[in-house]
Amino acid sequence: MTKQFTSVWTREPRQPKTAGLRREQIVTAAVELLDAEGMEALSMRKLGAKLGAGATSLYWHVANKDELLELVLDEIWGLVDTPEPEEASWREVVTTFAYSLRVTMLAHPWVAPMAVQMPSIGPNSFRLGDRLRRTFIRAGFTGVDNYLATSTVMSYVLGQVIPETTADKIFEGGLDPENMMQVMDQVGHDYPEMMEDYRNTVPTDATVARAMAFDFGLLCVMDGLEARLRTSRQS
Amino acid sequence: MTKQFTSVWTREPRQPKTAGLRREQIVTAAVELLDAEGMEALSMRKLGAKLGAGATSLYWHVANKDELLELVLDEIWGLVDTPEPEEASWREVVTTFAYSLRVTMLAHPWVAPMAVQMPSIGPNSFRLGDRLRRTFIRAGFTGVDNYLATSTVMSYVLGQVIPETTADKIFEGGLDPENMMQVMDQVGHDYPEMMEDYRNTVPTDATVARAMAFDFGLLCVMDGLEARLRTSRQS
DNA sequence: ACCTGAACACCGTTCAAGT
DNA sequence: ACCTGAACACCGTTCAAGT
Repeated sequence: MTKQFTSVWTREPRQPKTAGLRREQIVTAAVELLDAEGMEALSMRKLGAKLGAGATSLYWHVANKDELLELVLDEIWGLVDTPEPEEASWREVVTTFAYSLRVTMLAHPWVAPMAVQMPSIGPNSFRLGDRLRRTFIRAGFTGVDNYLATSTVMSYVLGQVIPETTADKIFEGGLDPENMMQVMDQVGHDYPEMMEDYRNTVPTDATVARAMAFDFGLLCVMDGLEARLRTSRQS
Repeated sequence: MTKQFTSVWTREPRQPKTAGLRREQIVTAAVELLDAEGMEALSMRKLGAKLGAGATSLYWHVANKDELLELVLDEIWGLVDTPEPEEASWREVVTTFAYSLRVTMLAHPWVAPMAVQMPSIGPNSFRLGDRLRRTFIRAGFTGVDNYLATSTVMSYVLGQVIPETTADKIFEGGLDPENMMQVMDQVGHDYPEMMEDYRNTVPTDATVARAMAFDFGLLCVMDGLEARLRTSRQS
């Protein structure tokens, strides 16, 4: 009675070669639609229409909407720039990866929430994961620690970027910052010091502030990893 | 023409005192429904029914579903245990907070994705944010660094826990682990070393492995913060 | 092998009307 | 002040039928 685990990746794509088009077509169209109108706007009907087909045609190529999204997500993992581990020091590889992931997710703001609700077990995701693994092996992380290092970096980047995309979504369409500030004041008036700090630091230049925050935290994480490396070497 | 920013928290609750019930009632019922059946199952109609009311009655107390969710989310922030900064060292406060947030989010698996798509500007969220701020002030983080420290810790925990809840969701209902392993093999067969590592480390005891990963990463983050503290003290 | 349209069982939200 | 029901404009998905 146990459920079977299923995923697009366990199923052969429908027509292996005939014109070689459909699946990629569908995924590309979905990404375009998502970029243009966001997650809430992606419906099977709209996507079908964009492809000049009935909504239900899609169900020939994909079992359901979730599988479509698995495909789309892996497409995005393919955009993240991760150097081959041999090309640079582990700190450089991690830094490049982290920055690239951040840029990619900011460019496709619907990705972060998606990456978080869906298994990432497509080919692009695997290639990336394997590179990070090899990077940390060269750095000296063995056994579980290797896995832990990868997951720490990944967690950090995801955790940092996701709120950024949320904030962008809230502000998109030229939200009046004055109005925003009023709301914040009203809502946070029990914590004047916190509001004061918020006023002084964050909104000077949100883009710069956020890049700085990202940088700061990434340094923390990497310094922390290095500390772990030292203690495990001693023992 | 700029959109206005709105939030439940900018609106007075409907009936300030009369029987003092409704809003809390609605939120409680929503949390129960979410705990029992998950995010996809929460609809205004079902929630209405659970409260013995028409679906549309809810719209008297709440502008729309998103505002309902803002309320629900803040309810959850209220469950996170964060000591007063004076009670302990900053590392202890951060550790308690981080662990408590993790436990809370694992207990309510629908929270993490939600926390990530919605502004958190309710009273409980503010109280928590202010405590972390004061904690880091006592630790010696001044100005922007204080904000950055908070955001680093927060990012780390969110980023770590979110994939955990995703994994739980996938496995819930007693998914056959054998079947899962087969899928992984099939899907990752281009990366035998990675699969090997995965086999050796992760599934021995998933619960323990994940707790370890969390701990490992949290130490990284805190060690990293401490390093930042030292360099800023020197300059 | 691939696509279609009709149909089913849902959604969130609005609004006039009730008490 | 609060709640209702009908109605609108959507969803994802199934399935028999077409080519």
